Amino acid sequence: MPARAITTRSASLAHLTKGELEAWRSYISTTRALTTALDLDLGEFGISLADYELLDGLANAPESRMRMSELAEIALVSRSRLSHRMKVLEDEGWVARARCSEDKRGLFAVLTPKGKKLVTKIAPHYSRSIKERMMESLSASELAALEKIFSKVRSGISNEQLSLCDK
Amino acid sequence: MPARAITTRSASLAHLTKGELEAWRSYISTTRALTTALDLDLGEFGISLADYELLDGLANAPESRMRMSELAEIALVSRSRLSHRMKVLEDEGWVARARCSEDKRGLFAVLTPKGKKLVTKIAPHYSRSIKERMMESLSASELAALEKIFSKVRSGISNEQLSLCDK
DNA sequence: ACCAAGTAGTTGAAAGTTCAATAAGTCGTT
DNA sequence: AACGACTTATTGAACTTTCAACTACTTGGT
Repeated sequence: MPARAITTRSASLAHLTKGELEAWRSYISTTRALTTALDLDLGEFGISLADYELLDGLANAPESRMRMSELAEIALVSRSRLSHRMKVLEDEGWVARARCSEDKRGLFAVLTPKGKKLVTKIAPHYSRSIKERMMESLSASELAALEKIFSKVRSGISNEQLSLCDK
Repeated sequence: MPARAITTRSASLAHLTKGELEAWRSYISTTRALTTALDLDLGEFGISLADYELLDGLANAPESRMRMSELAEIALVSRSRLSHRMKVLEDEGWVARARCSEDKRGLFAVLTPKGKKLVTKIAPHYSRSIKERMMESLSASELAALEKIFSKVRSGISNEQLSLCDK
C-alpha cells in the first residue's frame, strides 16, 4: 500500500489535504447559511443585506455622504452595480445623488433624513443578528483567531489582485 | 467619563464589541475577495464557480448521478435555481437529466462523459486555487481553528433554520 | 379505492447583476 | 491651448437569481 495516497481522498480535489477540504467545506457552507439568515433577518424591515450595507456604509461616513466610487470600494461592489442600486434606493427616498464641485465628473451619494431614520431603526437588529448568529457561538480566543485568519488570507489575496471587476 | 461607552464605537453597530466588528469586517471582505478570485481563476476554463460546484458535486456522487433535490441541497442552491442552471449546463453538454423509476416525479442529474472530462481537467486547478489563495496563508492550528469556528457557527444557525428559501 | 395533503421539479416574469460601450471631465505633456 | 490617456459614473443588453404559481406524482388516512 503506497504511503503517499493517505492524505488525499477525493480524486477531484487532489491537492487539498483532508483537513483542508473539511475546513473549506465548513467555511463555505456556513458562510452561505449565514448570509441567507442575515438576509432573512433584514427582510423583515423590507431591505436586503446588500442594500443595507450600502446605507450603513454611508451612515458611517462623515456627513453621511461619500463619493460613488468610494462607496463602491468600501461596500465591495462594482461601480455599475452601485449605480443601478442607487437608482432603486433613490426611488425609495433613502439616498440622493449630489454633484461634486471639486470634480465635475463625480457625484456624492448622500443619505437622506428618511434613510438615516431607517438605518437608525435597523442597525441594532443588524448587529444583533451578527452577534446571535455568529459571535455568540465563539469563545474570545476563537474570535481573535477568526480575525487573524481572515486578515492573513486577505493579504495573501491582495498581493495578486482584489478589484471588484466590472472591467 | 462613563465606563460603559468604551467597548462600542460605531453608533450603527451598537451591540457588537470593537473586536467583533473587526472580525466581522475582516471575514466579510476577505470572503468576497476570495470568491471573486476563485471565480476569476475558473473563468479561464469558461465556467463560473457556482456552476463548477454543481459539476463537482455530481462528480463526487456514486455513478456521477444524484437526484435534483439532493444536488440542490449539497450545493446549497434553491431548486428553481438548479433547474435553470441545469438547462444551461445541459446545453453545454456537461449534464443530462434522467427519469427516476422509483419516483416518477423525480429526476436524476447525471454528469455526461464530456462533463466528467471537464471536471477531471479543472479539479486540480480548483484545488490549487483554494490552496494558494486560502490554505497556504494558514498554519496548521489556524486551519484547525477555521474548521472548528465554522462548524460551531453552523450549528448555531441550523438550530433556527437553514433551508435555501425559494418558497 | 379515494381524497387531501405533501413532495419533486419546472416555469415565466420580475428583480438583480455583469459586461461592454459611452459621455463627460481631469491631468500632464507638448 | 490642444492633445492623448486616464478616471468618474451611467447606460442598456445579456445573463442570473428569486419568487410565486403550476403540473405531476406520492403518501397516508378513511
